[in-house]
Amino acid sequence: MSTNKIMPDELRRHPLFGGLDNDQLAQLMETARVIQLDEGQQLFQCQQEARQFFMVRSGTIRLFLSAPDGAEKVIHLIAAGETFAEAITFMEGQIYPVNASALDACEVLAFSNKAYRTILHSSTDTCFRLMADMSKWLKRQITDIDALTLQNATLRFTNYLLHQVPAGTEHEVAITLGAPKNVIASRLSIQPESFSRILRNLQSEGHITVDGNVIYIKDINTLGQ
Amino acid sequence: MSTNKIMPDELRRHPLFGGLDNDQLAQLMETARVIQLDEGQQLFQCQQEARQFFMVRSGTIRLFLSAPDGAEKVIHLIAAGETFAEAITFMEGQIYPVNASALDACEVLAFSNKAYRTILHSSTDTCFRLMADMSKWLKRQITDIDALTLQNATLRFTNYLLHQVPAGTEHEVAITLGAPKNVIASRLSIQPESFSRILRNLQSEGHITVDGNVIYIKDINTLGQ
DNA sequence: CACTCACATTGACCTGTGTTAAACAGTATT
DNA sequence: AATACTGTTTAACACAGGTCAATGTGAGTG
Repeated sequence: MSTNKIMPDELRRHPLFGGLDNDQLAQLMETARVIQLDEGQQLFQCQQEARQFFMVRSGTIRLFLSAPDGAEKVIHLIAAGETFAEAITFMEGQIYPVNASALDACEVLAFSNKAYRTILHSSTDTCFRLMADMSKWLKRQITDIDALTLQNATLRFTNYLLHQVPAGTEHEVAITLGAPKNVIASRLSIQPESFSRILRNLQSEGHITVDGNVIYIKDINTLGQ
Repeated sequence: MSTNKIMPDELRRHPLFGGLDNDQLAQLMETARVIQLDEGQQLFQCQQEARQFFMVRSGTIRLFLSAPDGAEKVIHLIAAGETFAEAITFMEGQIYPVNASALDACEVLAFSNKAYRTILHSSTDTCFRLMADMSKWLKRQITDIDALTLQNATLRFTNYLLHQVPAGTEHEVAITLGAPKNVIASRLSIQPESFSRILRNLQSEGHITVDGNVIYIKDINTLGQ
């Protein structure tokens, strides 16, 4: 499963590369490399020069901001199959605006921004794919700002949960948290202690049952009030 | 100054249109129209189908989110010369993710998304311009999330102030708020009452002087601690 | 099988900001 | 000039959620 060789089909599955012809793909793969990360290992730091963007092959990448006092805030968790930092080439200064580290052991593919830009220059289709991708990030962040400013901690969590529910679910469903609770808490801008209390309250109100990192939702239609 | 005729140069000044040739520009202007908005008038609503994007010719546009309980949160204030909603065409569903209304009497240019997309199809240069633009929005929103989660209300305000300071300023400077205080407060996710207290505190600590909507900063180097 | 270590939970307490209510100021309206 | 309105300020109070401290718990290690 885990290899240093990158397979064309592995990339083609992702929208950003779905429109590439064989030549373009070969061109991109030439500059790409596989990076193995241990749990906790840093991939890049905020303010660092951005020459590459990434795709997670396995494991989970944690994108986070840090404050001068050492506080950290997880802004996104990137799962296997997803890309990240693909928009940074177009930012002024081409500097990563966040930190990235491995939540667990990860295998990550790194692509040269320059190589991808060359492809973009010759393929409006790929431009459109990247723009669709960027707009998805924009939308997600608007959703986050909405949550942070117009919702309380409990609502942020229930919305987060409901977001994980597979389409077609009628009433009850089990959701496995994809990261330790303190990481989910940070993702939702909640302290671990408060997160624990929210879990307890929702449980005592009969909305959910918690078993380790598995949350059983009693009824998705009544969870968010 | 204010006319229903759109001048080519007026558009060319903006990065999104800076690379267009005469034909492309003519093509776009054909589908464009001038919209006059009274103070407070709504331009579009969240969830509404997005067929157009906009450029502010005069006045200020307020982009905001609203909660079911009626609460509102200003996420951006768009000044004359700036465009907005240009990224929505690429979003799933092509739905505005926020509300837009006129903060004061506004003149706004509306462009057809379809027409602009046609241009994008034939111009990678313009694609690159739009991607640069979108990455700017992404960066701004990361900055906002950072502020909301890792900074307190006072720090959010002082950073906001310092952001308005023209480059090259040494120590003191006067900043005129571009909107009523309660709007600035909402932009910073602060209640008007809290905003007022913050102003009073910074004043009593000798950092600023407030005169209506003008803030005199004593020393930009010591304002944010 | 102790021992550790990282994470989770609980309880007691604290505080930044929200909330409520009222007074105030400036501007527009009659 | 009186009135109404809209935005701002002040003060008293309330509370969501942060902080601190202690205990619990399970997985990993020698």
